[in-house]
Amino acid sequence: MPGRRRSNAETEQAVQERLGGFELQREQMAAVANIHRAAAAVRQHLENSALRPHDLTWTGFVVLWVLWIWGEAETWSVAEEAGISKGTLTGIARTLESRRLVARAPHPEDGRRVLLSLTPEGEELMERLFPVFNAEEAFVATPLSPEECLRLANGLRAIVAQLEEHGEERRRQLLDGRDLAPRRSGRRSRQ
Amino acid sequence: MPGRRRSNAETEQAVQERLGGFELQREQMAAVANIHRAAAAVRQHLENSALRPHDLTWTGFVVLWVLWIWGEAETWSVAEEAGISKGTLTGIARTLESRRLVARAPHPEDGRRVLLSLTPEGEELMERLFPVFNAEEAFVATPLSPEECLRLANGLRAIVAQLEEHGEERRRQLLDGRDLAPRRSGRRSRQ
DNA sequence: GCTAGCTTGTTTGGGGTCAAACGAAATGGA
DNA sequence: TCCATTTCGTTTGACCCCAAACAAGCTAGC
Repeated sequence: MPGRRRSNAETEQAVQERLGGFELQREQMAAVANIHRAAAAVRQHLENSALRPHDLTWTGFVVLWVLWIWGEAETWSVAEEAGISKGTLTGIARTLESRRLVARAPHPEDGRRVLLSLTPEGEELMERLFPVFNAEEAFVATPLSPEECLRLANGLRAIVAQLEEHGEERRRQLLDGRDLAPRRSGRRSRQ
Repeated sequence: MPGRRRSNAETEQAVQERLGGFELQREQMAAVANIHRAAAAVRQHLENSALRPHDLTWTGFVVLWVLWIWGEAETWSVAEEAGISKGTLTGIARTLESRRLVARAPHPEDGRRVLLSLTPEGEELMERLFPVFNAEEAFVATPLSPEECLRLANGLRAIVAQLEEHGEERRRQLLDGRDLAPRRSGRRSRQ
């Protein structure tokens, strides 16, 4: 085994040898595998090009983006739109607040809720940063025509929709009645 | 603003209002955004369906997969194939080794290198787990035909290739000469 | 031989991630 | 008017993740 990167063809060959005896959904496997390769590569590039000079992480940028588009919003809604858990958002919002990009305000009617919004500095940052970010999005998609980009986006949307509509039911059917060990992580009960 | 999930149409509307004044690459933006939505949703589903009963994380499974396909391999190569950094692999391999799924062996000729391989238990686990994992991959891709899956995979491969071929050069051009603050994270020099 | 430079896996520090536990606040029924 | 239940955001614990620093080991050039 030579000390170099393996080619796609070599990987396909090795997979074929190992999986020859299995019945497998090859095309679906390729789709899922490449979604993750692409997501990691794109995120890596955007963090190290557009975001790095502003010392923003991917997630931090996404949260700023959501607030930029929607204006003031409740935290649960921001977490939902940003695709992170509410617990994660607490930390991200704390960081962005400490950098004066995001402001936190109590809900006028409900003492439990918190409203987030961009500060003027946050707005200004997004106005300067967004064009740069979008240019890098265009760069990563260079090999695809606009039509191909839309086709790609629609295929991915279909997968997301499938999981939103049927994912929970599927997991319930698969795991119901199993002796599921509790998740290793997570806060422990005090008892 | 009602207390419910926002629809795609509402998001499009809000983006249009906010970005009306910007020249933007809309199709590429949609492609990139959906890559990440889909990646997160798929990973979430697979972790909570196929992997959860075996108490495996996504990354742990990917490392087992690489070793299953390739057999014994050096750590740098496993990290490369799994799409994680060598530092991350150290921790994952340690965890998998403690669970007796992976074995670590010194390289016969080079004292710096380490060879990883599956233990018999690891092999057995993969033989049982892979069909389940693949079935869930097929489930998430249900709305797409096999041909559409391949088209999707090819589009994503093109993006990965674009970044592999031109990403570094692009980042160099963008950031060269900038007063880049050093990354906030990372080990500090002892001095 | 020696040693300067390179390569390899590990350590470290800062941060991201989830789900469960939790406290505070709102709600609803008796 | 209670008070049990629900619903918020936050805290916690275990883990993931990267890049820079590091130590151990290899290799070239002298």
